Amino acid sequence: MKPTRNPTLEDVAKAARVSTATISRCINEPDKVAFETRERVEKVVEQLGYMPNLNGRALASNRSNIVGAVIPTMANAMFASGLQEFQEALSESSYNLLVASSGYSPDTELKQIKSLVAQGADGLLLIGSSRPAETTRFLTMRNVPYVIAWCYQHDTSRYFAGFDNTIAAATIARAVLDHGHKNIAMITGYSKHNDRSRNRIAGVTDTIAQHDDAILDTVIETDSTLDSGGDAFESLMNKAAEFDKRMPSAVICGNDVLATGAIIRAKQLGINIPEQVSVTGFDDIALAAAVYPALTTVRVPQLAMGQSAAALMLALLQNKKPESRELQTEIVYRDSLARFTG
Amino acid sequence: MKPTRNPTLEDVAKAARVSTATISRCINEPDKVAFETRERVEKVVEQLGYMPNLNGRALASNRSNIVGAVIPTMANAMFASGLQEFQEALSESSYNLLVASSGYSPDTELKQIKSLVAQGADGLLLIGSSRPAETTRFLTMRNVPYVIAWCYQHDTSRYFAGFDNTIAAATIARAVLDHGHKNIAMITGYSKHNDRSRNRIAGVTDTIAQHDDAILDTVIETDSTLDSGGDAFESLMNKAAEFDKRMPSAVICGNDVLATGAIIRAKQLGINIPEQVSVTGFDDIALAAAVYPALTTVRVPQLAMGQSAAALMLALLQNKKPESRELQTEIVYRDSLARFTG
DNA sequence: ACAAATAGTGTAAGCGCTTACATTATACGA
DNA sequence: TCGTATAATGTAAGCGCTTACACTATTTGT
Repeated sequence: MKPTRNPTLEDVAKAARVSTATISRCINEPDKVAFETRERVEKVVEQLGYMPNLNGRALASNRSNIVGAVIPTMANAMFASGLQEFQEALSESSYNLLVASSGYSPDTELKQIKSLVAQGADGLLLIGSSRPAETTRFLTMRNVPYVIAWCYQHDTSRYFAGFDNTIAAATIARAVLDHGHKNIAMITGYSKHNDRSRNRIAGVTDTIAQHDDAILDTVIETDSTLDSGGDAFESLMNKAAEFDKRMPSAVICGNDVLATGAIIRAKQLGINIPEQVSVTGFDDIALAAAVYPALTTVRVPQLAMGQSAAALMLALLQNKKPESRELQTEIVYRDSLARFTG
Repeated sequence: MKPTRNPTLEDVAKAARVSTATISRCINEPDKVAFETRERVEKVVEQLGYMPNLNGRALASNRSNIVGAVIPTMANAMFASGLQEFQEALSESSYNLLVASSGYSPDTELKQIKSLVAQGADGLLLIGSSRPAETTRFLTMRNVPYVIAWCYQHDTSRYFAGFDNTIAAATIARAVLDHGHKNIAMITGYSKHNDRSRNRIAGVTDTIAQHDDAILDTVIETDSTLDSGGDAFESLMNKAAEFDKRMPSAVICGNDVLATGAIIRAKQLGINIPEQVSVTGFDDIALAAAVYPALTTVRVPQLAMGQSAAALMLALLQNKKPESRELQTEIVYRDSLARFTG
């Protein structure tokens, strides 16, 4: 029960009367060891409670069994649930997951990437495809395998596990148009350093532009929090009142958090969703089903994405050249989108 | 731009015409190096893009700069947001966070703990205070510093960053009683391997027991998912109908996910919350404010808990003997709890 | 029956760092 | 002026593992 020095390979070797090389083989390539020897070694390992020191292994073999992930934030259920799947899948192949967050800042992202690489991560999970040249340079210089999640591109030089944000956004925009809305607004996360936001905006903008008598009146960019979503929604309503023009009859939100924030605020403002204003979301996290009226939103296959990313990662780490995985999104119709009855 | 072998201490040493020891000092104890030398070294480091290999460091110094966390699941926003804070705080002190999940299983938890320890974690963040003897034994044998979050005990031999689940649960039970409810039910996560669930049940049970004319009719244990919460709620309603007895007028839920699931299902069943049945939650995650009617729940200081846990952890790792932090909860009154009007 | 392949094991050189200890140069006090 | 404390740096031994290579004892093919 007393804390003792952890047993090392050498301790095991001594106790089993073989060389350290044999012990190492027992653990890493058991078939190369005679059955009898292996049994003896295993008994000693058991008895001593030996566990290999992975730092030593990493140093010697130049593989750490660690995968790093740099995500914007775990506070968004979107990323948290994908990461959960990713971690579980990796764990099955006895990889450990080092998690860092960027808070949507490219500088922080680079810092965290460096930190994870220094820590010896064998591979990295990154969110989104666009990053500063400096970051890309670092990645290629250090030759770090990485997979990109939450977006998809036809680019065989990188590995994606995600979906096409532009198309998905276009689809929901089309759904809104199909419900007869002409005067539409959008609330979204900041697009500056965020290709997902950018593409979602593009998808919506282009789709509405193609429609002759509909307009995308305003696009507000803000933080992805409930409160910011509410504030944006409120300012949208105020602006309409102030300039004495028609309120947008539909607000397309770049994610469910913003949409939920908007709906909560609408309730406080006494605005009826969807009778007066329709609201749509994006992601389909738990919030979408819980808020009232429940969100019509784009379902993003978060779990599948986490799993695909893990599968890609594992393949990459075995030096295979896997194919990127394009996942599909679909619209989940609930109650927050209604037909426009102007 | 070509991937090159990563520069090592030795490369830097050679280029700066000093010994590796000096480089190491420049990085770890800069004041012990003459100003001129330091400048020269820093220039070379910059130029070569040198980053210390943390595996080498870990092996030599027996400190990894890694903290491990084993939580039930990141899919519950409760843990995800706490973990996010924890990670940020650690990152500021240049610690990296290794994340593993147990899925509420003690066996998996032990497996993950072992894995993180093998990986060289300097310390561990664990959720909840009760675990199998085998796990505790492992922890003390290996002498791993760990801090326990999400609960609190007066036990100076361990380090807690959390709150008293029993008291918090008692408080919400009292609030329900104060609203005149006599016939109460409870839906909670499984208590078997989960001291938080157990204590919350105890807090509710004892409080109601002290009240002469109120009864805790049923306690249902289930998974902490929206659907399970809904199912449990529905079975509660059915049972009442089947045995031709009064429906409970209030359902106390062990967490917000269950409570939200219950409310969503109630809506589908045509049961009015809170007019017919009051529902309370526990945790105060985003869902609680989004669901309609909004949840009256126990606010758990998730962010503060993550920060406190990090502060504790950092202190521990510097061999200080920090004090556990007991955090306070409070009831957030929203709309899902109403006065009983039998 | 003999060369050659094969299986099982050992030897020992690192992997990239840290750090106790040794060494040298410089400043200080009396 | 000399002895000693102090500052700056170097030397080299590991930390716990993997793995190329060497070695021996069997097996196999002919």
